[in-house]
Amino acid sequence: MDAILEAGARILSESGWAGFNTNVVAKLAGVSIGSFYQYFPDKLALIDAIRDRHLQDCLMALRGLPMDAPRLEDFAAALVDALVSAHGRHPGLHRVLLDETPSGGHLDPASAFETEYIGIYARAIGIFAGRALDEKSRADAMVLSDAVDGVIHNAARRGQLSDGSIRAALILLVETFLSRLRLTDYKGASA
Amino acid sequence: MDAILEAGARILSESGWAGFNTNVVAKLAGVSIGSFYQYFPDKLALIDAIRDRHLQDCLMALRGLPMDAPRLEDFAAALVDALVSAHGRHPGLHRVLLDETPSGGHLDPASAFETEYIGIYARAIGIFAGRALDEKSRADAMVLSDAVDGVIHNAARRGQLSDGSIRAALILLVETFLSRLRLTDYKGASA
Amino acid sequence: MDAILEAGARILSESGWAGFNTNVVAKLAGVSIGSFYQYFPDKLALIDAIRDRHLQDCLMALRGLPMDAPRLEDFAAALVDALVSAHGRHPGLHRVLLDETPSGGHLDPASAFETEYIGIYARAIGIFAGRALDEKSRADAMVLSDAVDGVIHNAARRGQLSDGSIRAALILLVETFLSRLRLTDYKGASA
Amino acid sequence: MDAILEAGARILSESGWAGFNTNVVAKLAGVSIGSFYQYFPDKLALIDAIRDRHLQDCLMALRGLPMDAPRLEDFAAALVDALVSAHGRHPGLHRVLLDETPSGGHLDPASAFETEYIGIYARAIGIFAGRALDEKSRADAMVLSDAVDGVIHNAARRGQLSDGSIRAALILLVETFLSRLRLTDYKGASA
DNA sequence: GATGAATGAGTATTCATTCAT
DNA sequence: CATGAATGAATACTCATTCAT
Repeated sequence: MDAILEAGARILSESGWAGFNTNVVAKLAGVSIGSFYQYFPDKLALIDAIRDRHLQDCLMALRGLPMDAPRLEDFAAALVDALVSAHGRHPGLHRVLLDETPSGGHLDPASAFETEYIGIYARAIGIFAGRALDEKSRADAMVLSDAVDGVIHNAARRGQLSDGSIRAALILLVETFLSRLRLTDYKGASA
Repeated sequence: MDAILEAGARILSESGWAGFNTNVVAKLAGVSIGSFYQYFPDKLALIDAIRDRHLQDCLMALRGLPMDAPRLEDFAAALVDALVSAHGRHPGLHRVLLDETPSGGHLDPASAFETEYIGIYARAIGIFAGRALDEKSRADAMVLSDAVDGVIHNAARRGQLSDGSIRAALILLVETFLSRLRLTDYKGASA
Repeated sequence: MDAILEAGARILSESGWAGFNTNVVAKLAGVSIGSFYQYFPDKLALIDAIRDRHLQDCLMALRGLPMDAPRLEDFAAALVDALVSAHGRHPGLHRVLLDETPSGGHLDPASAFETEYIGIYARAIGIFAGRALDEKSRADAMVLSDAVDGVIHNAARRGQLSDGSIRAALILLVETFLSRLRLTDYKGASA
Repeated sequence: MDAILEAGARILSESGWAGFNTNVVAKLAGVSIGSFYQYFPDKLALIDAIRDRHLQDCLMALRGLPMDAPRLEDFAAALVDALVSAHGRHPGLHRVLLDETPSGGHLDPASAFETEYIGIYARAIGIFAGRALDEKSRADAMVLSDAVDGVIHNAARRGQLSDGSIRAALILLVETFLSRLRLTDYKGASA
């Protein structure tokens, strides 16, 4: 039932893991607790389903990004806006899903997703910074991705998802980082 | 009891909110459940205490940063290293505390902390980017802070806190952003 | 669940507040502890429910009293017998409820009840002693009510609820007091 | 320690059995919990001591009553006033002690006391009603005693211990009952 | 003696899950 | 299929009592 997914996402987003309980989710979804278990074998299965759906939303947003033609600054703005809008429905969801909730089945729940997620950033680095898809640029992609995520999640937490100054600064951060990578042949520091 | 704080931090870091339960914390701390409640009125009070302690640690790390003399790149490296080491003891703690756990008392649990936290970044922007401490640079500080946090939290989650490539990329990100701010007189977009 | 109410009343009556505990009540009622909390938000809510039910029983007994026709001595006997039978099921209950148990919600748990309770005695005084319903007769009603209650509670405590001598003496007490009021125009002493 | 007795009596009177807990009593008494257990083997021993002391106070009040000379109405007034003053210090105590609290040792905790207590009433009946000390008058004594107690306990509960109308009505009740006994050769009803 | 930190059995309460209807 | 009352293991928290200092 889609209502259950939606209710679960909302509770998770608003009350976090601590407030997430099957009876409450079922009630908010307007179905009986029995129906809940008709569709989901257990609580964690719902978490997994919510995660999958949300991560698909995020990927969808990134996949639609204009990689081919545009100027770097247009790409940066498009990236930020896409992610902001992907977090609009349930601002708190992403961080709870990635950071907190245990997973039902998969060893690494975010793994498949993360691979593609990082991959998109890596491709952007390839295109806008003219770098090969080596280990180094994968680390760069991860850092950029995590930085953008961090800003968006915290903006969501503070209710500043639509704040113009934040958006501008984040776009600047992305743009600057990518353009700098083009120039740099930095030497990875030692661990 | 400090042992309780330490045990609580460890469990929170390793098992998240879902695995955090007073009996387990007491057992890991090596005290009886009765002693737990001698020192903390309830479960949330321990969370608050852990949060306070951890945030103090983070602030301490930032306060010790060399703001006066050094070159921007030295500052960036010092910043990243300080935060990495502040997260060394309980890598998962910060994100659980900020992102997931409910708060007992304070209206905004991270508020006082966050004000100083952002303030330090704002000061760095003032020094290294030559910007006044206006609203705009406060947004910049917030974005930079959240970006750095995001990278570090995710690195902690993946066990990559001591990964050299990540460190190098993050330092580059900080350095680039700060040096770009110096050049830019950007117009904050409207919300 | 009515079984829970009944079990609670029985335990309260037999073991007092000290022996009253949700798990035991649930077990005696033949339901799981979970079901207990399905019907009562907490322990005190059950107390309140038991109190309400018991006080209703008492009121019911008094409401049915023959006020119109009969001779004073018939009324006194009917009053005593009604109250004795209202205390028959759970002899210790009333005193525990009034004297010992804390209340969940209402400011004065017995208040609404007490008002009607005293009111019935006041009406009897009006009828059988020919007195107006002023402050003075309200005090008389209170005293008579408390005296009768005291005798019945203590008889219940000693297992003498059906003792004939006690019954006769109590009836005499009521009858004597009411008939004396008819004759007296006493001056209430100063506080 | 007398302070412990006093503190225990106060808590019992004000909060009932539900609020009576050794740590709180010790704190109110200004001694450590350790000292508490120096003087009392356990919680119930304190209850017993409090009960003994209180019942002694009540007996003392009754023993001082003027049985020999005075008119019935003077005796009734003296009786009421003595009991009122015996309940002045801890108005709620008596009912909690008699009605609710379990006892440590004695089979019937109030027994020895009650025997003398009732005995005094029986003697008064003998004197003022000219009745022999048979079973019948023992029942009368019990009823009168319980009636008076009931009025005083409930007055204490409502904070009306010094209310003049209550006092007058209670005195009237006692006086009327005793004088009626003198006239009556009633036949005890069947059990 | 006096102290009060520590103990842990006991009690209140929650919530994932089942199953008879 | 849908329902929601019932279940009980798990968890939060209390308080009588001990004992090392």
